[in-house]
Amino acid sequence: MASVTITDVARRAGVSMKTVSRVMNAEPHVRDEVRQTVLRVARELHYRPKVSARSLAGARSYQLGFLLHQVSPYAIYAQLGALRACRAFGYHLVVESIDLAALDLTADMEALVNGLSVDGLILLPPVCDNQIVLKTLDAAAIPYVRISPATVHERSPRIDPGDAAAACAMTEHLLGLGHRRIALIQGPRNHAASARRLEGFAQALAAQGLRPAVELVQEGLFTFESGRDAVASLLALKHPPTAIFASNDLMAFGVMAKAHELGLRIPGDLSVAGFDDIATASMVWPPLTTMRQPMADMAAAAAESLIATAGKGGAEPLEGGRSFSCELVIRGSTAPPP
Amino acid sequence: MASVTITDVARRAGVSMKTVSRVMNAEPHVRDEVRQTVLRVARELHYRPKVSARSLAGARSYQLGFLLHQVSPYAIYAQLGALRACRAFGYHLVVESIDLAALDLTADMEALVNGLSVDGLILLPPVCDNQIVLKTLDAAAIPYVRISPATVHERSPRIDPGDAAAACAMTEHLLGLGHRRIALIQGPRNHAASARRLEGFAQALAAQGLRPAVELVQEGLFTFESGRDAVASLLALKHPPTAIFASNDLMAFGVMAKAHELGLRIPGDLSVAGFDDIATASMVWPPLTTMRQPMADMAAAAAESLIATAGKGGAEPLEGGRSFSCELVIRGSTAPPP
DNA sequence: ATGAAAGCGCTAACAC
DNA sequence: GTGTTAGCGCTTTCAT
Repeated sequence: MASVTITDVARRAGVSMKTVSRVMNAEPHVRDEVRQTVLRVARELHYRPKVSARSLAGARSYQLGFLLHQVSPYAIYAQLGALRACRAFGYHLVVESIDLAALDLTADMEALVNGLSVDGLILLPPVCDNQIVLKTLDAAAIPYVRISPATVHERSPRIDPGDAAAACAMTEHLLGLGHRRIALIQGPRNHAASARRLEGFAQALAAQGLRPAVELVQEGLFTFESGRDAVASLLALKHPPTAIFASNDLMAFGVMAKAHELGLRIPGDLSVAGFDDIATASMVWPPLTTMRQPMADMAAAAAESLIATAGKGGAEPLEGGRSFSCELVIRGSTAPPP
Repeated sequence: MASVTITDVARRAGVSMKTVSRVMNAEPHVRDEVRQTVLRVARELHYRPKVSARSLAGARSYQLGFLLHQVSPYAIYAQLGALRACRAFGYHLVVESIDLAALDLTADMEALVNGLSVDGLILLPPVCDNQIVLKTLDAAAIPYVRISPATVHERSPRIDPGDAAAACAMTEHLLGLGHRRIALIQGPRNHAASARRLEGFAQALAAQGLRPAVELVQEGLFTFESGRDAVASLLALKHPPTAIFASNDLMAFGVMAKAHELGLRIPGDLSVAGFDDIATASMVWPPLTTMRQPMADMAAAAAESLIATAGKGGAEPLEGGRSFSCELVIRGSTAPPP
């Protein structure tokens, strides 16, 4: 069973190769009747244009790249969304990985870029804020979209989850429950979201005439262990917090584990909130109150944006970006203070 | 910055296109002196062969496909391993998805196969046991490796995690703790691992002169919810089990959540064990005792096997397969019975 | 509105 | 050992 090519479809439909090509690419100048015939024949033959031939002959490759730094729940959902969008537009998703801590990141990036033939790249934090990565991509004129980036960058659109507003909303939830001593475990500095979430946190506090206490704001690394470590020093305080807002779910899990270890009851003795709403957030005990970040949708939007501008030469500046918003998911880990 | 092609290198090195091609593919029949020159020129020009041209002209595409049915922790680790192997051999990983529940799976698969140009496909359960999927792939002569498949299939090698032995080891751990009434929550029927794990479970019991009680063997769906539901009926039994062995971590999480809800203490009142050792297994409370499955390594082996046989025409039967083994990870969720 | 011809950059099958 | 000649399956001109 040799694979079916464009000429097979053309012959069977009684038209030329070019007409089939036009139909497959949704180009104008084809009679509707002919278009329908071609479409029908293509379907009958299970015809799918070959990516390699297309990218060799034309300007676009019908492939999008997804640049992975490390595997996190965060990245998984993003990939899922990107994949969904790709399939919807006949695109393929190529996963690439890069180690930001590599000895010679510049060389690694250049090698990556050289071997790459994609119409665009989807970048997540912290990769999307790495100057070497961006510089290499810019030099190679590879379009990219940055999801939740730290900085403005004229060459690429950004997808924004509305971190500040989300953190503000979560803090308001805690405040509304009656908490006054609320701790925040931030993400690492190289994630832009960290600063923006702190901002939202402070903003909600300010609305109540409060200010974030220095000793109640800890820096974590977005890992389980860092959440566990941060909470230890928080609970050792003279006036420990009655609620802890962790900047991501993994750190919130760390907080809960440590609290359990110390014999504290959640949410009776201590309220815990997370951020992201990863799948396991509803599976731990008690189920975690968190902010659902529309990662899949954001990544899908990123992919769509890339696909839309593919083939247009990439020279012209892309649209400015798009904002999404998070959703507060209240579960069992938050309650009024003791 | 026009991209540099093989002819540019050939001209600059004073040889023919074909010689450059031979050098780039590490083929024999090139004088070492010439080889060095070509290599040097290629490096100077930052030449990297174009994947699309290669796959269009030749037998190999330098791309591997990873067929995803749904996103699960299981799949994530596998993808990570596959990606690692790809990078090591200059390959790219293309993620494809297929919906096994689609109305016309045959048509979907044929369309997928047609548009695909990969040197091989990595298949996970339950996709790797779907007859339509395998038939389509066989018809198209696309090589694939099946990870943890149910059935023997001569056209493809298999990667085996040693399910039976692993389930046996876990059961022995529980038995060693003193448990006698041990329940098993199986995976769904369409996962071959389910049967094999039941086998290992029964085997360990038999060694102690015991037999699995019918009412203590439940069927789950590898989801959190199914674990939670299964445990409810288990605990409603006249003689409830003192330990529950869930066939994957997600179901074990369900068991733990339900137990917490019912006020049972883990592991004091009930021991719980899982299977897979997903990242969150160590983050729940108490940390879950489970079997670490070397998913990433298995997938990497699958990728390597595919890469090794790529270009060899695929017609010849591949090696029989490879076996891995799981590792018992004892954490806080298992203890002697009350 | 449609078609014919000419490549895209590479590898395969043969020369020599 | 090395070069020559054809394509791979499509998109791009440019005709008609």
